[in-house]
Amino acid sequence: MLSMAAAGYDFQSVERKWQSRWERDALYRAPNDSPKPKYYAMEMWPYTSGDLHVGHAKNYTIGDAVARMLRMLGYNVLHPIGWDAFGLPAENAAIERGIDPAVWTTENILNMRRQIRLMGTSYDWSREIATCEPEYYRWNQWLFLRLREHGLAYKREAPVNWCPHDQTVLANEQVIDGRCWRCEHLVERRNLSQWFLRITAYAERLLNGLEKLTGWPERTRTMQRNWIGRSEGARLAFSIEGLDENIEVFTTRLDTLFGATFLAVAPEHPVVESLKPVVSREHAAAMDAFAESLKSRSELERTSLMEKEGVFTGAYAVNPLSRERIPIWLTNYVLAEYGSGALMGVPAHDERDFHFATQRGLPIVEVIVSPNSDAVEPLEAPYVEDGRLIASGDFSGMSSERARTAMADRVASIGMGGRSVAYKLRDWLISRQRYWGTPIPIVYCSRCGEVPVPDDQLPVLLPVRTRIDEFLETTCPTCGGPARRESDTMDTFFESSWYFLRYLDPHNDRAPWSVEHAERWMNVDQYIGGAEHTVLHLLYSRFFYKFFHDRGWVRGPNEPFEHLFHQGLIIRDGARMSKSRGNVIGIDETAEQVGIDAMRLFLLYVTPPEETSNWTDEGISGRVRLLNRIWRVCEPYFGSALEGKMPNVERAEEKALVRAVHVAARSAIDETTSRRFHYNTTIAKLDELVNLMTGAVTSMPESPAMHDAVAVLPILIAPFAPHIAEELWERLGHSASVHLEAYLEPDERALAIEHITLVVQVNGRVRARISAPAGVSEAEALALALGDSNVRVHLGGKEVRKHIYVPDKLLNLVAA
RNA sequence: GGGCAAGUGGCGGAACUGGCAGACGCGCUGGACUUAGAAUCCAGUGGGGCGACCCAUCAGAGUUCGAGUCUCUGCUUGCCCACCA
Repeated sequence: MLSMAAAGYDFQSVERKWQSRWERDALYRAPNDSPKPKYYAMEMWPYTSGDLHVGHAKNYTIGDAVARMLRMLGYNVLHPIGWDAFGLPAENAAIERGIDPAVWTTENILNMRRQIRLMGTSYDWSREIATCEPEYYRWNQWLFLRLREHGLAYKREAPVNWCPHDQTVLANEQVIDGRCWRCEHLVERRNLSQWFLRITAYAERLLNGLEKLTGWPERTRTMQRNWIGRSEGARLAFSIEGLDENIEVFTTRLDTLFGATFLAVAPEHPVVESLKPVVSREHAAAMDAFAESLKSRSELERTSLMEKEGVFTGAYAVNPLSRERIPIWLTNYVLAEYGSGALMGVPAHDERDFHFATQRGLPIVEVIVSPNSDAVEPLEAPYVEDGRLIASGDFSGMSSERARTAMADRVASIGMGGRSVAYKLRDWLISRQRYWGTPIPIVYCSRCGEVPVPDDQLPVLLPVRTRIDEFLETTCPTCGGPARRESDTMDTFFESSWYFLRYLDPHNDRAPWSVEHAERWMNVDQYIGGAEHTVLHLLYSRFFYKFFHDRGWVRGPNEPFEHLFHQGLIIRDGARMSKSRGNVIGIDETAEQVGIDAMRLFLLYVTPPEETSNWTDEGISGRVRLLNRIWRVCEPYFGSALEGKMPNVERAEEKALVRAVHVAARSAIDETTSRRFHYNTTIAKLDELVNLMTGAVTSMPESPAMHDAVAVLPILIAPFAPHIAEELWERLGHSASVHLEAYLEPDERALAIEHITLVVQVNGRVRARISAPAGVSEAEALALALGDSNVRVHLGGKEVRKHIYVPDKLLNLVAA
């Protein structure tokens, strides 16, 4: 990396000086009582992994620029930071080093706090929180108990995702392509008794709530919608021959019911146990063998990679409407956890059933035909579209759509089912078989069973690692007898699902937060973070917030994040940064070599913030140059107490300079209020302004236009390069912080242009550029154009049949 | 396989609702200042043509007085979801 020691500007000492002064003065503290309108600006908090890199820096630089802009635009800005400190990476790292995770995490927090300050960020440090502190996780436990009281936290045995490497279970959302989201090992299925949160109870509301989230990226909303995966259809029961029991199936294509030629059941389905005694020994053995063969397969093999397999159970079911007798199969392609864990196989009208039936020689019965044809031809592929029913009893001739309604009514009338909705969303598994996390506040007593730890005994403190056995042995809070503590800890996503509320009231020891503070500050006006949390964190937080809203702990809107912004990744010289590549850019080296202001400007300037940015040393040096130019252009005016007010100037050169000042201000404000945050264009305007000032400092150093530009330049750059802005401000004779100033309000007179360049086209091709006064009338423009010799040449004496006039821009003459 | 997003100079990008394509920066070229370099400043920089002009926003078609922008088809890249009945 280049070392850029500038002649006059010593960024290292300037940056250090202002960081410590801002800290000393608590400059960015957000008072709870302020006459200004509130603005809650938040970035996703960092995981305490040890060191910040420029990926973090991009996130926090964007957020900080936004927070600083809004402060200067007159808002009481709450801009907090904290630490996501529990979890597996910390535990693993500590084990590797042979130290306590608490020690390791504390060291990381110290280091990362230093680095975040080093980035010149404007956080309110009085609100700092960390999840591994008892003051925080106490409320985690408290919230868990409230969820449990309302039936939203429960323990059950279920097939769950087990990561053999991390030695813990994972939530559905944490399994990516059948692999652990952290270590990428293949995930296995295990039957374990685990704690779940009943997020499915909120499925419909989480889905509907997305409609109102117009301040979120459409992509993110779509992904959540797909994750929740709502399907409308019907449930219906097939009776089992020789058993007083039914198998329920879910279908979105009830209209194809008469084409059902088999039932497909998940091998984990409870009906399997009922079937085994009533079928032949061979069939029962085959079922066992099949279930056993699947158990050893990973989730990945079980789903995407594996061929369709199955065994006949030997039993038959009866179609509730056609009364037809169809075989019951166990298959690997039916998911136990979706719908009812069983489906009706309709090979003629479903791709998957078709494949399975073809392999197994099961009959294929066509009951839907294309509305335009009556032909029933031998099927080579299933017809999966809606159509018209045939061979379906009374329902023959109906459209698919009508038949679905009519058949659902019929099924309901005979008490065998009815309309229903299914979701892909599963309950959220929060138990983790790991040490470094919030202890689940439950005690198991042989006499009283599962007993919640009473509120007044919270927090259940995380034991020292060597004392876990003592920790587990306890007494029952109800009967006082011997009891055992829950040994699992919570998924760290639990903690991060409500941290934005704790920032509002971080020292409250009577409640996780007070309703008054929530009412004052919520919602989060702008949330900024990576797109990798599209489903996980952002869905969980919405779920928690709706629960809090139902309890009355938060009021107003029942969505926590009003506007959401995902910043893009950052790569270096075209490649992903990673420790193994050795191309990670650290904060400390950047601060030392080029300075933080240069880094911040670079991150905002290279790309629009939502795009992937490519870090190059050449790119950085361009921003270093800009800072040096800014310094040099202001240097002659140090100590001269210039006044920043709209100057009244006449010369075109002066007007251009004044205009450039206001164009930059306009851009900064527009990018903020529109929430596009394309500060790359704002900084380009600042480049243009500084270019003009570089000329003016020699050509017209005493012009009021130049005086004004120098006077307001620190204000213009303050949100983006806060250190140099502060230093210039001080040297220009101010004693208070530039960050307490109001941003420059763009002046319409300064922005107005007196002379425009009128583009004259003949038949859509540019033939002349004519200088004209702004606001030139259509008639005048036409006269000017027709007077132009080149225009006349291209008209070639032909008649102007019509013309299009775009005021102050363009005149197109159409001639033939 | 399905869904979404995006393709503009050597590079990052600009061009808000269709109206001068390439702002700004990087890189490169030339010059000034220097013993020399660094730094800085000035000028130039999409392609072709001596020129007026012509050609250029992934490819092809369309709508329009006018298309990077709108519509259709295809190609490429990226991201997400992938047996959800």
